[in-house]
Amino acid sequence: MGDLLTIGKAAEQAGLPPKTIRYYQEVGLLPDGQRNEAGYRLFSAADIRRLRLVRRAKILGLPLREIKDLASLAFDESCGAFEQRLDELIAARLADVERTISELLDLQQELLGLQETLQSRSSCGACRADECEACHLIDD
Amino acid sequence: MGDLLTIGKAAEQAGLPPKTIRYYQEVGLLPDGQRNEAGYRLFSAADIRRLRLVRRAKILGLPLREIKDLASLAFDESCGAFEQRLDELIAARLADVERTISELLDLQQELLGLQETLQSRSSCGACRADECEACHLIDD
DNA sequence: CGTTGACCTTCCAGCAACTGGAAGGCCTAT
DNA sequence: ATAGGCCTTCCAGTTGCTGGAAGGTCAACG
Repeated sequence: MGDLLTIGKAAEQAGLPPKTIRYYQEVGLLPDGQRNEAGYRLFSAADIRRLRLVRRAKILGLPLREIKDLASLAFDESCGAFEQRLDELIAARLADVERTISELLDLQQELLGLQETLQSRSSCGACRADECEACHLIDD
Repeated sequence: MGDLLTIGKAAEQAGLPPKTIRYYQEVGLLPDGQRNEAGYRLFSAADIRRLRLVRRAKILGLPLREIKDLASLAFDESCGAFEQRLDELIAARLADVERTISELLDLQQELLGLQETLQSRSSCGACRADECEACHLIDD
């Protein structure tokens, strides 16, 4: 329970690079914790859990500012509040993911169409694409 | 043919904000062109076409550095070279889009699973999520 | 002729979320 | 004692803009 890790081990446990952990501490995602007499940061098991929560929360696509709030809910407030917020966030993220998927499907169609156009016509090969009548791909 | 536009009109024609056009010029996507005696930038029809190509090329998900190369192909090299490169880029982008879509589908499943877990169990509501045995969503 | 308002110029700062590197302290092993 | 591997801080750079300040220009209106 009382075994504290230096940043390298903590990074390994949390699945994040040391630099990122320092950065997270700097911006308040993780509270400034203990140091040993040499000034080395020391991380508790709770710190590691918090870092892992942060890492996992990134699948929700949140900016760090909001992940910070979420971590506060989990670590400083009640389990109920955390779950409610998490539920909202998951719903929002799902909507977002769906929208993105359909945008990508549209893009895919557009690219396929472009690819076909490109292959089904013969390039003059001699002009600059800028000037070629046939090379209207530019404005398309 | 000889009618040149100031940046505001050019921006309108190209579908890009003036600031962005200045930025593109700064980073070399558009060559530094003419100025009037007051120092105002002036844009030709070819400039507008080039800006439009740049804007369109963003659906290929390229960094500006590569869009710059692509624009050079279209405007300074032959139509054939441009089309070949375009073909490669479209293929690469298609692969990328497909990969992203399938990642998002996976993510969607994961979120749906999480949502279900969250709703199918009763929260104790009293503890902090950090400590609650049941609230293992954190590490999941 | 003056002045208002819209336009243009340059330069500087900041966004998000890190990442890389320099310069230096600490700790262990050989 | 010295080599290496870890740790510290601070500063700069990434990508593609975007916002704002301070100031020049231009057309129109009174």
